[in-house]
Amino acid sequence: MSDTANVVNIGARRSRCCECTMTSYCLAKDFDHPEGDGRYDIPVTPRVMHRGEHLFRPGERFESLFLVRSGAIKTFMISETAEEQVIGFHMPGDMIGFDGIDSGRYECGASALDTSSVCALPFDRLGRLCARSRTVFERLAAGMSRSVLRDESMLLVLGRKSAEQRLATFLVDQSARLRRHGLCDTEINLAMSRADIGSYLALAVETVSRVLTRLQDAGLIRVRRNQITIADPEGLAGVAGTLADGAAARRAAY
Amino acid sequence: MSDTANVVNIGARRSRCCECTMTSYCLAKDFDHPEGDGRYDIPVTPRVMHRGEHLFRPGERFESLFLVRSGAIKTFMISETAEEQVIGFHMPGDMIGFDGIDSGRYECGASALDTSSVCALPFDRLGRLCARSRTVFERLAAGMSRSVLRDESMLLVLGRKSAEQRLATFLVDQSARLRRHGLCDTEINLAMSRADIGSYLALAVETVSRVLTRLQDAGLIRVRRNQITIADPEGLAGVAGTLADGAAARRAAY
DNA sequence: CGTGCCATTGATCCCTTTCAATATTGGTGG
DNA sequence: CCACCAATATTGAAAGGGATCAATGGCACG
Repeated sequence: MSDTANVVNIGARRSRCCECTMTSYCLAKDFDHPEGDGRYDIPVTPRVMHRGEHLFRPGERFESLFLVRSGAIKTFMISETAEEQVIGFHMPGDMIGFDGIDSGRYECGASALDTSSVCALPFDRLGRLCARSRTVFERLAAGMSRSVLRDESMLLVLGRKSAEQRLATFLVDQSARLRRHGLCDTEINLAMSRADIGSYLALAVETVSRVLTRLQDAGLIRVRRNQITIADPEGLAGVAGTLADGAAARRAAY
Repeated sequence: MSDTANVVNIGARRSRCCECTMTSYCLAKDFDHPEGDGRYDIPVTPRVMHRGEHLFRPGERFESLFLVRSGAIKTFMISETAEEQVIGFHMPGDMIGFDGIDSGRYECGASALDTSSVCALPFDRLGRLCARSRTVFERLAAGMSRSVLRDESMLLVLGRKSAEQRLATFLVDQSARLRRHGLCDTEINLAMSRADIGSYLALAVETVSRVLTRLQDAGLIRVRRNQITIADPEGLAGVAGTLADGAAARRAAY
């Protein structure tokens, strides 16, 4: 490697990656041979992105998967009529870019909703590392699996839920993500615009606004611009259709 | 292995896998060490499934990915209200089951729309094989990538397209799949019911019917129960919004 | 303190859903 | 072979949920 100076090699510079909160998601190190010389480790340069900056654009040559370390990234596709469709919002721990592997081009674009930090994981190196480290392989597979599940859950949401249910589901989901990261799960700071939310949920911006105020009037949430407070988590989950009896219903169905 | 008699080991019984039309998708063989003793190859029992039979159900313990060899498989999720949402229709060459890797349980269910043949690929063995064979790893990654892309393309369809555009897109897509398999791309034999199509496209069954007849009246297709003939491929692509040129699309519209 | 973007609110319209009835198909058994 | 039945598909009429159009309000920025 030529520019090792600018590169944070995990084996070489522990300090940097020790501070990383993503250790349980990290894919850059040969965990199954930790005593190794680090020759197979992936040199990682956490890249800082600012609001609106593009990580990659649709059609661009695929080279790396990306792990979101902090901030918020949105992925989107461009329709034949040049309209943007938001595909997902990605939080720390999420991996993005899987859609580019097969065709060799990113089918989605990705841009920062907020100041964010991401790790690029060059796919060819990742492949070599996977061959050595079962742990890396499993983490990669798990990240990919979560990505698939997120997309498919959205298909279910768009297929079966009303505007109100979609918004409620969205908020419950955001809340759950915060909780998973050990943060307060009733104070949601939306990094994305109403337009992005609308696109994501297949609703008009106006509908997003209206439904948010409706949920507020129902006493379920409190809306202050991009700051959403969940006043009644159970009630909101009820509207979302996520309440406990759902699991029972699912089991009963088949 | 105890029941090797029932198992088709690729190394041992070439005949069977030589007949397989899926060789370019196959994941059961160590392609990078073809001269090997086959110890790492995955013993594959092509399983024949009949219409309506379930390959796996939502919540079931995840063990294997599946490669569709022939026929047609649908995947679906069950909502909290116990309604079925069709997630995808899967044709020969498609891999399914990725959503189960992370949680250890299939989140989707999968059932046969028609007499089908699938290969089960136990995931732990697949992992070991990937470590040895770059080719297998790449095929797995590609299959997973296609799966992600299919789901995300559907998000775009549901997010931005009208009922008419959705149906047209669906038919164009089916046609493209036939072509890819070297078959006639103007005669589509739908393996799935109108209800399945409706669920997949987030439309009511009645809307599917109505739009199909509307497309027929426009001279774009001919509908005979499950046999759809594409009379005007360009026109249909125009409605789908797949044509590069907006004017062509307008021309194609009634 | 404007200026411009983003969010909210209101009024109207329309595409799709829903409800209801009929038609067609495929399967079964007399 | 045909009658019958259940499942699936089609068609019609009416209603509704969300989209669209239009205008106002509010916040952040220079």
